[in-house]
Amino acid sequence: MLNLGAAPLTSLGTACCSCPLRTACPPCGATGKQAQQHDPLQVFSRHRLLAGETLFRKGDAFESLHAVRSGSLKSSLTLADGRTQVSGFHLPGDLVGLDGVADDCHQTTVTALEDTQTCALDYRQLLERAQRLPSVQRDLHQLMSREASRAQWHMLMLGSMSAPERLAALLLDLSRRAASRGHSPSEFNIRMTRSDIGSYLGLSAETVCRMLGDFKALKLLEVETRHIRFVDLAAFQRTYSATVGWTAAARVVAPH
Amino acid sequence: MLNLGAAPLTSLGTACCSCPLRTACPPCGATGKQAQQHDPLQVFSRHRLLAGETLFRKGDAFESLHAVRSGSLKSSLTLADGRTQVSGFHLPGDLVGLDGVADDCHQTTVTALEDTQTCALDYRQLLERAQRLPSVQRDLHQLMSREASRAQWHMLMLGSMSAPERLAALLLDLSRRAASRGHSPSEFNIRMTRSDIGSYLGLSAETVCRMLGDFKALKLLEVETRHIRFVDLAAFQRTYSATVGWTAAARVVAPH
DNA sequence: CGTCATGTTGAACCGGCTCAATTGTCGTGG
DNA sequence: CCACGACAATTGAGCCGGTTCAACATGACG
Repeated sequence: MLNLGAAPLTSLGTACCSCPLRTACPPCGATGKQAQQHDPLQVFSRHRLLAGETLFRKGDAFESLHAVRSGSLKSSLTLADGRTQVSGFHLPGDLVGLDGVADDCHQTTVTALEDTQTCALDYRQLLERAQRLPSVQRDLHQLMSREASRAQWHMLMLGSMSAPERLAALLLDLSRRAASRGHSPSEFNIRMTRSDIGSYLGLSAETVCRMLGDFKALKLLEVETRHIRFVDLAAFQRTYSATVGWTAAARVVAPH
Repeated sequence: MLNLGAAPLTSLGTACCSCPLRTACPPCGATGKQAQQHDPLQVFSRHRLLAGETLFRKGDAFESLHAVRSGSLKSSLTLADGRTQVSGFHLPGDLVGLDGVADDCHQTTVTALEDTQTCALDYRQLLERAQRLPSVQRDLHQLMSREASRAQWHMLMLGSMSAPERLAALLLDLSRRAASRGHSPSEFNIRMTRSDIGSYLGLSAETVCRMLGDFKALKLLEVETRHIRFVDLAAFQRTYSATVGWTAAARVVAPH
């Protein structure tokens, strides 16, 4: 049931107690009111980004994780020859920046899709705390492992699904994430362009347009540029159930 | 320079001191002779698999990591409707099973490609040790993060590269890994079928054949079913430098 | 109210797939 | 040791999903 970035880091604790988004913000955690008060995680800096500005770039030193407070971002990968590909979209409550743990520098570039605010959480402090508190360690591991799961699911999309399936998978993912932030799962606005979506899905922007048009023609979706509405979300989910992602599915499968 | 699975978990320490592969086996670590003797990681079980047998399956409870001692394996992902895709190949010295941390059960199925031996390392013990020893914690994090990096690179392959580029990328990856195990980087045997390769690359087996044929015709490669030889590895690397993976590249790129 | 980026739509093309036939390889049992 | 069967690899022919290129519409914003 957990959303990727929104996996609740209930045990971390921060100085965010007064943050208006604390109920959505993983480090604060809606339910994490334990010992944190006495040992708050220092938030080194908050960032306010305009659309198109970057939070960090590939190659930048890795120093902290970033929690999305408001707005949205995309992260993208770059090939040696400059080709790029969007590897994820990040919404309020998501945590960004875990790439970079491996080599102490970021592998991805993260760009704001609109006006966006984030808090930076110092990674060194986080590690230190994880050393003392097993629950923090566990949460950190979960976060990293979940990141890998998400990447694997994305990989599966790119390798095994048709264009409409990929788009459906993304839309259902966004729907689920909207729901987990307390919004309507059947109606939401997207901030990314068709090109971003195409890049994320391994398709051309034109194909994304056409597929959206097809869904519209099939009366599965109402599409108004950046506004999406599912006519019948349950039916849509049923039709594209095979595309459902990396969340609960794995638990359902019986051992051997 | 590090190889994925072969990232040296130098600080873990195990009961593998007598293992003939200890120099290649991450948990033992060629250089890790510190306190381990007094506090060996218990190896719960070793596995001996025949070709086609599975080490674990999607949905199995996650209890331990597995170090490959000899042989080779593939891991594969499964979509809800049964479609599968190979997500990785594992060679001696690699560590398998880190998927599963997120949900306490495995997301992938790992299958032997030939007669294969592995040791299982209890994850709970590993965590406990990481709690005490920061270096172990760091290694664990690196391992997980590296797994995510690898997945992202794979994703980039599937989303942005042409068929020949994908194949070249895989071959160069195998070459590098062969080298890191002390074998020739320009000549090696592969144990996976064309279908496995195709699945891993998001291509049909036929296309893999044809691309291999093309490389052969271009005198870049000598191919004898499961035996691969680079005619001029350096030239090949140069031609396909853009495909080079998730290893050192990121360090080379200058900040912004 | 003009400008520029984004979105949409059409037409032609093409890379990789599918299907099918053939050959090669290897393990097994006679 | 050889013949057989099963599976893997190869090769050819035709097709198709998605791309590319190009023209046009829309819409946000100074």
